[in-house]
Amino acid sequence: MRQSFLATRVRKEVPVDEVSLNARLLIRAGYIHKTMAGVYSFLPLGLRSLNKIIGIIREEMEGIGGQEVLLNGLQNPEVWEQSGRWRGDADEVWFRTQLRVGGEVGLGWTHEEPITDLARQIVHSYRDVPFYLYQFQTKFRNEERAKSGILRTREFIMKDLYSFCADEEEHKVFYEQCAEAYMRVFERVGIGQQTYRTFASGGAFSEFSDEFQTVLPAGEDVIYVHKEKGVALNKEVYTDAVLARLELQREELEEYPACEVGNIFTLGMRFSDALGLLYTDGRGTQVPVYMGSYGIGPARLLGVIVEMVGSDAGMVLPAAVAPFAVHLIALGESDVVQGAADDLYSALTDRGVEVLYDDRAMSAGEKFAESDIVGIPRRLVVSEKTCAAGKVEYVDRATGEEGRLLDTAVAGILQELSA
RNA sequence: CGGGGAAUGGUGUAACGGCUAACAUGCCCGCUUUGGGAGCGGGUGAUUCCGGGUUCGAAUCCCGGUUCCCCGACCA
Repeated sequence: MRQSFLATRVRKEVPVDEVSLNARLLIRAGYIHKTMAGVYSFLPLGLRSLNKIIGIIREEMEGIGGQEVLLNGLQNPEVWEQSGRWRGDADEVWFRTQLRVGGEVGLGWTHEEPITDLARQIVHSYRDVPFYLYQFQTKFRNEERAKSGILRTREFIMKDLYSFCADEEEHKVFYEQCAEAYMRVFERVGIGQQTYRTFASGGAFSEFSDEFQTVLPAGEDVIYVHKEKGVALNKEVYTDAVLARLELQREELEEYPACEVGNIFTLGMRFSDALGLLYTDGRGTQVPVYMGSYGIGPARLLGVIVEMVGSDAGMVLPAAVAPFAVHLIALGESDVVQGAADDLYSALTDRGVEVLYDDRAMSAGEKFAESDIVGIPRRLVVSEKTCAAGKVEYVDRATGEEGRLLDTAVAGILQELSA
């Protein structure tokens, strides 16, 4: 992509009332646009990053047997009435609206009910389970207070997976597989080291659940980490009873602020009972399906990554999450420089490398400053100097090394990029 | 939802109840410059959040509303 053609620009300033680092940086870099409080649009660069994250999650979900579906934002109150979650109480998060022909609909904030209803069309016999459905779908939550930039919004895409098993035993196996897949996702997007499987309350579903918490100053949660064991527990369940159950001692734990990047729940028969999702077992009796639900918010994940790798001077995104593999910068407008940069751009894109090519007529200082903010971890610089030497400069921003002069042959450059 | 703060060109700010709402930045044009947000000149850009009221006169004072931000509570 030629940057002269990119539909967004890097900004020097950002509205003063946007305080969270992730939103400030992503707005400056032209990744996102704030539509209203707690509602952000994704622009070309931001969507590319978001799609990288979504791609990684999708691979891991497919890897454990997940099958992708797409449910709806609009919700029929009927199925929610069956589970008792249509008319809530204090923790109401519904956006409700009216159909023109009469009747109420809601905007979905999670999908246990509709997917359980859907599964009734799939499940009849014990031969039909287990299976696992997942989706990337827009959730709407009428949060009382949106905050922390894209970490807590009123509309967001969520990856939600639902497991349908014959019994608790079968469920537990998948539950652990999914927990492992989640850790692989967090490792691949670059936050594995700081992310802990965290024992937590089960909310509306069960007594306990497992969260995945990333240690982060901007996080809203407080967790107690056992570094040796690589586990943690949420402050909300930090009691003697729970500590005894987990065989942990208070003095072994360290307190940290953290952000929840994933959460997995055992639902058991809470929804299959309520909605009549039954199968016939080998003896001919009708049994409720044993369910679980598993969520990750890709946009929140991007926000957490930015919080970790960003500052007011810019960011260096992990390669797996960056919108482009390399930022090619042409310094100067001479025919020699332009020609060499154009050639390099073509050669790399022809080889399938995703290149953001800064071909604009701007000063070197501006280009570097903007590139620092855009956050692509690898940089190629073409200038009078490099052309005179018959080379191109390569910078791996993540290591902080000085730039190295490489031969302009594409093969060598490809090797550096894939290193 | 409780408490606190704010709203003026795209962005950041200024303006005693009184002159054509000012300055910086951005953006556009020209010249110059070109390895870390450079310089000069010219230009563009505002229904001062909305609706009432007070006044000869309102960005400014009063009433109502809306939106935004922060702290707290809440959070599959």
